[in-house]
Amino acid sequence: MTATHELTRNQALVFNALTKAESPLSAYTILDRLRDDGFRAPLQVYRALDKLLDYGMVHRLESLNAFVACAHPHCGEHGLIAFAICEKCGQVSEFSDVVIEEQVRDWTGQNGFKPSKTTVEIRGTCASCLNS
Amino acid sequence: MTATHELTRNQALVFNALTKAESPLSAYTILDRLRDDGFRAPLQVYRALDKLLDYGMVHRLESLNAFVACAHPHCGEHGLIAFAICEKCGQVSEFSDVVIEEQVRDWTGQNGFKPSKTTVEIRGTCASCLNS
DNA sequence: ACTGATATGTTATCTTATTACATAAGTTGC
DNA sequence: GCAACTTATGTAATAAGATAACATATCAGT
Repeated sequence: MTATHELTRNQALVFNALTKAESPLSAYTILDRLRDDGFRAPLQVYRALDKLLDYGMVHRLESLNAFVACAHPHCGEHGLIAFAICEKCGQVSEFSDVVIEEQVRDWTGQNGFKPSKTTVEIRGTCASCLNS
Repeated sequence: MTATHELTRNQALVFNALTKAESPLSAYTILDRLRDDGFRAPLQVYRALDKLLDYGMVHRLESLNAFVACAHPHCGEHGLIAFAICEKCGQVSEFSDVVIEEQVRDWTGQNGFKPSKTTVEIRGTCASCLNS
């Protein structure tokens, strides 16, 4: 089962930019990096991002207004994903946590709340930045 | 033990606006609501919000770029707080969850990550909006 | 070729947040 | 009191993030 989507030119360019990047990129940073490829307007980036988010190939970091390529090799279905964001170096670690997921399901179940998307972001300082 | 802080005029006005509001407010909405009280520039709001966030009396909803007064009567120290945000009516429920908190502590401990702030936001549809 | 859906290009605009600089008000030590 | 310092304010300008509106193009199916 390959969850890979057929990407359009713009989507591929944006996805590529994110994959090559070491850390999250803002939409406008992506735009700047794709000027040479013919990108001229923010909307070109946002439209591509929308689709990539849809496909689950890219995540949005709400507390950063930035985007990262999904860390999973073949994206598609994964459960709740959490991010640890280093405020020093900008590095982001992505991990999925079934316990948190279940805890969220518990609360929403008990409160009759139908969840669509859950954001878990831990801001702080990563191990290597602490040793320096 | 009263964790209440002595608020300046601007801080009190902003806190009041948030307390009276039924749902989260953006900084610019707060600004508009405080025009009659002499507010003229966004910075007046942002500066007050910064302090109130510091004091823990106000929370920022990252996925909404908006702010709410803390639901706890005497704010100050509370553990991890999660938010359930209804995308239909805008209502926000605040709850604290020790299991998620512990799960976060587990991951950060094992990875040598020093957390400063953790965001948990569940977007979806609330019970009353589902019945209508 | 005709139709409908999806993707693109471009301009303008809106919303959110910060920088820079000037002024006022409160606190501490003398 | 007043000098030195810190904190709060006021105001203007601008940066950064996101969307609306409208025109054009590309592609699949019939």
